[in-house]
Amino acid sequence: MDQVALFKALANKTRLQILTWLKSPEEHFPDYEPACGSADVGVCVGYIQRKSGLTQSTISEYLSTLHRVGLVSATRVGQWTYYKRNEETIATLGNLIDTL
Amino acid sequence: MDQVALFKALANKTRLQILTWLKSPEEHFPDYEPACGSADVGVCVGYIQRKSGLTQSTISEYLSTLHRVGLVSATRVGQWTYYKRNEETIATLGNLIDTL
DNA sequence: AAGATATATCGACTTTTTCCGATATTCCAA
DNA sequence: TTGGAATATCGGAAAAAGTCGATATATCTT
Repeated sequence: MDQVALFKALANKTRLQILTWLKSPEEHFPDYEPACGSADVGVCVGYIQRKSGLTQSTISEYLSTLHRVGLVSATRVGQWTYYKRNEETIATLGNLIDTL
Repeated sequence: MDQVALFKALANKTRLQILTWLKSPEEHFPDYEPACGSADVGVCVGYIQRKSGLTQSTISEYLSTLHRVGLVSATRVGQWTYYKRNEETIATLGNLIDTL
């Protein structure tokens, strides 16, 4: 777990927003609904992109940044990639701060 | 408290190191001793600079970055500026992560 | 197989960050 | 009050990050 990379990933307004949006998708994405029956696989790129106001390529890049450092997980289902928070890493990050 | 600025300040190897060095100065700075009698005002710039291996100007700048976001406090005593951790902000940061 | 849709990647450009050397400022001591 | 030591600030070169449009890839539908 690369601390600097983690903090870098968090050092951006939009990426921080994405993380909080993903905390309660029902609230932040109007037409959101858990895909694949009841399994909550996350939110697809398009929803996030439209809410952010940035371009598709930028958001795709940002999500891959968050994924690279483990802050979100990615699940490909058909033509969609669903991203959701990785609570484990986020919790670890909390501990990391304590040991700072 | 600007979250992005905080994470930016932490998104650098040297600045992170400084923060951990300041956690136990006795351990990290050979000739360290609390100044002003018993009051522990922190570590002066020169010590940190020499330990870091970077230039004086860079470290001065880094310390001011950490100070600007409240991660350290600065105390000028004569020609020295002593920096020490601001545990309050660091604790707040921990909570911030929880609400991420 | 072809077109449409969702996402990823590439190349380019701009802005920010990193880190330096040089210079300025502040304070102490002789 | 002048010189030296500690720190701060300024200006700049190089590297990294932000952001875009264009294009590639993967998948679904027909």
